[in-house]
Amino acid sequence: MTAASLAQDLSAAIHAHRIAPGTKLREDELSDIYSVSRTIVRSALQALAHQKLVDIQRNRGASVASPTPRDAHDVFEARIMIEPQMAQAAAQKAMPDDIAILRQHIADEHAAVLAGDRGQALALSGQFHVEIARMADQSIIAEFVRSLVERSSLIIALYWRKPSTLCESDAHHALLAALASHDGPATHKLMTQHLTDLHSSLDLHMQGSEIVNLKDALRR
Amino acid sequence: MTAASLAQDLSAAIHAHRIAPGTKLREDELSDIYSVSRTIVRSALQALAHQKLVDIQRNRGASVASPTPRDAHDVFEARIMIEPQMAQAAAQKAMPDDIAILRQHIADEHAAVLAGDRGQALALSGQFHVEIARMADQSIIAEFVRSLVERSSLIIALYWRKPSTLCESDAHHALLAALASHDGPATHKLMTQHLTDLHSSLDLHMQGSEIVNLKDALRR
DNA sequence: AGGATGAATATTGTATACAATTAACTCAAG
DNA sequence: CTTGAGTTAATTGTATACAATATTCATCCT
Repeated sequence: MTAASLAQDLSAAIHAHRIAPGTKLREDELSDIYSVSRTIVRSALQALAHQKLVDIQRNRGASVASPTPRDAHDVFEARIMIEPQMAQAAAQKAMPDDIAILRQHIADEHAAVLAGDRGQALALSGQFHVEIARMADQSIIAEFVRSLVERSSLIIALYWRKPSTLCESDAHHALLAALASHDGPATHKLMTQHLTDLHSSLDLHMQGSEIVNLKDALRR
Repeated sequence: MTAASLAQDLSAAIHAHRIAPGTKLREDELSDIYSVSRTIVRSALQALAHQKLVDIQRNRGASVASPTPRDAHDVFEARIMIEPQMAQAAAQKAMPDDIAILRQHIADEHAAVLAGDRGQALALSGQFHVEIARMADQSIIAEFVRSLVERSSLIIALYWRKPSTLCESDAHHALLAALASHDGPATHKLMTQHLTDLHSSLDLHMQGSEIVNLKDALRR
């Protein structure tokens, strides 16, 4: 188990909401669970801190990031500023293969929802957005979008109003259609609307996340 | 000397072009120079790697990042995609204080050029762009722009065609005027032009950076 | 001479010991 | 009871020792 794979594992657990925002991540606890030295654990935690997935406070340790309402606002504001433009560019460059990939994403997402795998559905839903940025052939911005999507996942874990409903499928279908027909302006508009909807369906007042037992949430 | 301040110090040295892209950064050499343990050095290097200022290859150590022509293209492509939009938003929100800050930036930059402090001039020129993103009240994107500007500094160090001329002052003046008069579309256009000019005045073919002695380039 | 081989050296990767700091607890005073 | 100081335990920060890997250099064979 290397530092990178540990970070990957923790990241997956955070995104799947197996460990709640705010959960303390003590170094020797993690080093016990994964049977590595604290050196490795620290390295992984620092990497996750750079991705804003965990908070590190000097002499006070690490915990799963717990975005404030302000953070949530800022992240979605940024996405609304960037992603419609990327979607518009993607519509112009879209190749048949790209469309096929997106279609597959939607199908997988649908399957995950049916299987009741909320975490997987959310991950795929996010990847849909990253894939669009990649289609626009903007590798650096695509990476930035990926980081925003990751942070959004945490935010949704905290502030999503209706945990049951998964209402975005329609929006993704509409985006796919606009992309396939190379309609840049329509794609731009749809993406703006989609992100605005997402943002406005957050309840930035709710709080309170239960802290779970790490050994249970993480494998072994 | 903490890890953060070491990273800051190295970052400044890189941006001031006191250590050239490609220069090897051996851990015990740095730990000697700064009189800290390798633990601290490693932490600082990892932080800089996240900022893409240094390259780390497993078992092969760290070196100052040496962006490829492809990297240079991607970075400026990203800036051209983002910054005009930010500038347009900034033009709408610009407050008198903001304008004053930008005016000061330009003055300082001019002074640095006259003083022959090329590194300082470049830094201030970059801050001008970051400040605009901040004016648009987009903290997250402002941070992203900051990272792009930092990478641009490295790229300019490698690929800038005419090391003597400092031709951007005019562009910044024009941008300032457009911002002050709240002319969004004009600001957007000027920023696009400015970045396009910058990009096209790079010579992506030149290579070859001399490796310098670290102890000389870094203090003590 | 040119290239392969393998020791010797240099450099990075990881674990662990110890120091510094923070959090938890005890117990007495009000 | 509650509050606070002082002590103990838990946790993170840093240095260092050792292991693993890469690089260098001398040597040998063709």
